[in-house]
Order: sequence, then structure tokens, then C-alpha cells
Amino acid sequence: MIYITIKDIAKKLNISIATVSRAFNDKSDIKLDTKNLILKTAKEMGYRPNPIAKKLIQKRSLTVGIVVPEFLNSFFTEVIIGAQEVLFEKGYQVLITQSNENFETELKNIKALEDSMVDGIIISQTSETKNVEYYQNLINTGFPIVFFNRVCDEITASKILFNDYKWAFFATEHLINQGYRNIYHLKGKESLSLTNDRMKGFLDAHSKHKLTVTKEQIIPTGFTIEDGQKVALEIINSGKIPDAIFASNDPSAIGAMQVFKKNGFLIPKDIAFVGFTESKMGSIIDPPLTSVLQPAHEIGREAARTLIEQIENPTAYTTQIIVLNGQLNCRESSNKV
Amino acid sequence: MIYITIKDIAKKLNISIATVSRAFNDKSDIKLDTKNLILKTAKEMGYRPNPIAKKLIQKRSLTVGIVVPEFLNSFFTEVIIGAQEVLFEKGYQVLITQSNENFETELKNIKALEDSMVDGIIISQTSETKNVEYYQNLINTGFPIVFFNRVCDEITASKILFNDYKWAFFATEHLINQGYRNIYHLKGKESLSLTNDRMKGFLDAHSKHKLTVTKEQIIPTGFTIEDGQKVALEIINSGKIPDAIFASNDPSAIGAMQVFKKNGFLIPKDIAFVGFTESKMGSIIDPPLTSVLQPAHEIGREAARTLIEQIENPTAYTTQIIVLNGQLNCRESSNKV
DNA sequence: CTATTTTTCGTAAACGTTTTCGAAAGTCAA
DNA sequence: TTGACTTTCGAAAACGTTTACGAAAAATAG
Repeated sequence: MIYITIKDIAKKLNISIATVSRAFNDKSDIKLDTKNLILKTAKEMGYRPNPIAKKLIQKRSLTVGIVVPEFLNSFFTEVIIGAQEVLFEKGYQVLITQSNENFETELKNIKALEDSMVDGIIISQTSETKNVEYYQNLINTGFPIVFFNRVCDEITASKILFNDYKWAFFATEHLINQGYRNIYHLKGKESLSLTNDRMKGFLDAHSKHKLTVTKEQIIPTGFTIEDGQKVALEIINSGKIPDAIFASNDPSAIGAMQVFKKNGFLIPKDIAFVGFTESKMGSIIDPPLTSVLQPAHEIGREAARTLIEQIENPTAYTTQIIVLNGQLNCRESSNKV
Repeated sequence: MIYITIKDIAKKLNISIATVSRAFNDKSDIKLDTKNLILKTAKEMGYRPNPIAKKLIQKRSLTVGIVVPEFLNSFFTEVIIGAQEVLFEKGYQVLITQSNENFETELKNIKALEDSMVDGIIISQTSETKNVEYYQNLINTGFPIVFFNRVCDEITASKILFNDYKWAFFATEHLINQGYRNIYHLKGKESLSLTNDRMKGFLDAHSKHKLTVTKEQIIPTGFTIEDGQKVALEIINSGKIPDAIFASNDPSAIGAMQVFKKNGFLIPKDIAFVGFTESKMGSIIDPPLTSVLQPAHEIGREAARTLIEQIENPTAYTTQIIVLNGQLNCRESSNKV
């Protein structure tokens, strides 16, 4: 690969490289004629500016990194698509990494992105993330970071959030309104604040309707289909069967639902299900799964917007907490007849 | 953000920057003592090498780009995960872009990646891709590219393929063996070679069993759930109902299946379904969808391996066509009882 | 026509590395 | 002690840009 540089153009036109550079950067101190000449011959020669050199001198990479815990579920990929839209529009490159729900990998990703000199990072943490120190240090140096979805309360930074409490409350209340009285909650990993928020919503909905919740009704679970299956088996084996399950995400709800179905339970007659974070799978499974729709696309766009603001205005910037709205998609899985 | 450079280290230790550089690059011409001293003080000072400067001088970015048509379906994300594994291991950064099944966007992505000076590209084209010129030019300049899954026959380059013909043949034969005799094929977009390969497999399986195929049995379709739903409606409205459908991917099979179910057809009793490219959704839908499993993960790894080979050995390299093996996951949707 | 301002351009330094070349210092044998 | 190697290091150029500074040229004012 042979690259044409501004030197080549300068030599050919017998002018200085400074002038050539000016032609490409919309500088005022260049005659229109020469500018056009340069642009024309540059095109003829097949010149393409070297972004690496530009980055080196401008100390900006025009690249931002995105870190997600996984991308097999469509939630994160939709967020990414949304973020990419606004980032591309503003001329930013996007580096995507996934942590495989593993904190070590997450840190590696962050460091790799730092090494790539990204101008900022959009991140949703793994469910294993505990060590907050690294992030806080990074943030303290002024490095632009925006968190979304999976965040730690202890970190002070801009966050794009969903009102997990409110929607968990609504989802639970929906079940209560349908007449369900013995509802179990599959809550996620302890380290995430969304876990507690959703649980609190679950609890408060019960309080509001003067229903008590016992310890057994709340079961720590992971976020995968397999986790849901495992928990469902345990419940069935215990012999105490709830009449409804509110899971803190769709995959675990689906996993549990599969196992109950396989064991002869009718849904929603014997046991109802509500998930969280609307997934394509949820609308396809039989019966279709009631779930809280998170505005994934909008979350991505908002995160990107916030990050760009922080990058391009580092001094005036103050951390923002943005809470987006959702929707409860009621479907058959929770429809008491 | 204040960066420590090798200059700072050199100044502090009263040595030259050349020596500092040598310490970090495992060069032989440096005393072990000084090397250790440099490494130690560098660490103390919080030095991190500037990858941009390194790229500029080394004319290599140690970054490769991945372009996929979409990533809402798990196939492509799994390929990406596989590719990332081997690329990260070899020290490469990965830039992921998605084209939204749009050829314009695909070209934009390619150009953005070129501008980022990636060392090579792994790509699966959109179903709209027709203009082959751009790629052929790029390849002719010696730029390393590896294609996978969605490829054009006219382009000569390294490709990681799946034997679409063979597995479409097996899938069809499976239906025939189950006793189905009036099988429709939802084929994909014309521009992709996999479309024709899968159709040929479909046809040849019929020939082998001395069954004729009429024109009506082959229906051009898109790759989404919605496309499948649309086609299913058309079939139902036409009044001529096949006893089985072999779709050229899972989403279109699932979409069609949903519509048939909703219209009172029993699956697989009234109509059987077979998909292609095993998806998570396929195993979750009721009844579970028979589908051809593509080794997505392995495809990614193989593509990465091939690309790295080409990047690191540009002269000796010859284009490779690698064909990977699959598996037919027989499930209830095609199980004639 | 001179003086002043404005426009246009070239020189050179800078960004943070790697690397070539040559020189200084150390080692070893005779 | 001398010469020949070997080891270790520094000076400086290079990668492809941008940009501050100043000078030349052109335009304008008086």
C-alpha cells in the first residue's frame, strides 16, 4: 500500500505543505484559487489524509469506546445501534467491546480502549463488577465516561438510567391487579443497583396493596436462560409453587417458563410470568411474555449525546443523571382469565 | 489529562529517549540494569505508551475492522465474539460496524474503517450488496480482506464459508424422509450466493428422491421475521397450503410459523418448518424449530486467523477458501408423528 | 506615490514514538 | 599494553500532520 501525503502534493504544485494542509482544513488564510487547485490535484493523486498523524497532533482520536457486558441479547445491541447513530453523525468512530459478563475482561476492555486513546467511553458494567476504584480514579482524571443500565451507586458520573423502581412497581402491581397473590421475584446480582431498585419496586407494590412478602419469595438469580431454568427446577423441587413469577430480566423469565411448561404447568393458568427489558424472544415464546419495555435505542442515543457534550466541553461539563421512560407490554403470560 | 511521555522519563533519569524506547521494546542493545531502572521509574511515573505515535511510525494500526449486515440476530454477534477472541489474543484491536442491511451504509463503514487505517477487514455483506467494483479495487491494492457467510461469487478473496448447498440438501432430505411431499422454500435475496446454494440443495434433494418441484414452491423472501410473516399470509390467502416449509434462515421461518399458528394450523401436523442458521429464538419458540446449526463462533475464529495470516505475511499470502461443517438440529417443528 | 492594512503563503517546530548510525565504554586475548 | 570485538548508549531523522510566527505580496487609504 503506497500512501500519498501532503508532501507529495506540495512537491507537485511547488508549494509548502502548510498551504496544502490549510486547503483541507477550511482555514481562512488561503486564496480560493489555490485551495481549489490543491483539492483538485489531491483528488487526482488519490490523496487521503492520514488520521493517525492528525490524531497525534490534535491529541484527540475522534473515537469513543462502548463496553457492554454481552451482546447476545438484543437490548445491548440496540443501545449500540442508537449510540452509533449519533456518534457517526458527529464524526466519531466507535469501538465496541464486550466483557462476556466477566469483570476481568471488562477491565481489559477499558484498558484496551484507553490504549486506543478513545476520547470517551460509554459503559454498562458486568454483573460481576465490584471494584469501583479503577473507575473512580479514571473519572477523577477528567476522562469522559457515561454509564448506562448497569451502574454502581458509588460511582459519581453521568448516567443514563431507566426508572427500574417505578417499572418494577408497575409490573408487580399488574400481577396483583390480575389477582395473583403469591408472587416470586427472581432478582439479579447483588452488585447492581438495578437489582435493588427492581426489588424495591416489587416490595412496595406489595405494601401498597397491603400484601406481605416473605423471604422465600425473593430468589437471587443470574441473568441467563440457564439461570432461570436452574431456579425453576429448585422451586418445583421445593414443592411450594407460586402463582406468578416476576423476573428481573427476560432470559431468566424465559428459562424458568420453559421448565415450568415442561413440567406440565399451564401458563398463565397455573403460574404467570412477567419479565423485564423486552426482548425479541419474549414476544416469540408461547405464550408471549409480558415485559417492561426499555427504550434501548433512545438510551444509546442519549448516552452518546451526553458523552459528546462532555468530550467537547470538558470544563463547563457537570455530571448528568438522565432517567428515561418505559412501557409495560402486557401479554398472555400474565393474563389471568 | 496529562500524559507522561518517554521524554519525561529520559529527562528524569538523564538518559536519551532512544534508550527509554529500547527498554520498552525488548531490544537487545540495552543493559539489563538500565532497562529495569527505566521500567521501574516509568511505572512510578504512571507512563503509558502512546499508541497513536507508535502507529504513525510503524505504519500499522494493529486494528482490524469487522463489518456485519446487522447484529440483532445472534449469528453475527457470535461470529464477532469468535473473531475477537483470536484478534485480542494477537494484540489486535477490533472495530465493529454494522450496515443495517443497507449497501450505502456498508460502503460508508468500509471507508470509515479505511480512514481509521485498519490493517484489514472481516466482512459479511448486506443482502443489498451488488456493486462489486469497490471491493475488487480494494483487494487489488493488496488490502487484506476476509469475507464470510454472505459473499459474492464474483469477488476473488479469502472466504470463510459454510457448505450451504450440502446442509440445505440435508435439511430438505430430512423433510422428505419424514414423509413431507409438498415442501415450499423461502429463499433469500438473489444477490447472495448462499441463496442460490441453499436453493440448489433444496432442488437436488428433491431430484434425488425423484420428486418434481414447481415454480410456486420457491418463494423469494427477505431475512426478517416480518418478511416471513408477510409470505405466510400470502400463502394462506392463496389457498394452496404446503405441508412443509424450508426457510433459508430462522427469522423468516419463525415469522411464517407464527402466522400459520395464529391461523389455526397445527405444527408440525398441518405444516412442518425447518430453518437455517440456528438461532436462540428457534429453540424457544413452540414447537422448537428444526434448523441447520452454523458454527458461528468457529467462523469468526477462522476468519480472524486467516486475516491475521494475510496481514502479517502480505507477500507469501494466497487467497483461501475455507469451508466449515455444520449440523442439523432436528426438533419438533419437523417431526411427523 | 507612499503608508498602512489585509491577504496569502512559507519556515519551522511540534505531537510521541522507533530506528539507523556511529561513538564511547567495556571485555578479552595476546 | 595494544588491538579487536562486543556491549551499551546518544544524536538525529523519520512518520504525516497542524499551527504559530513572520515575511512577502496585494489591496486599500491618504
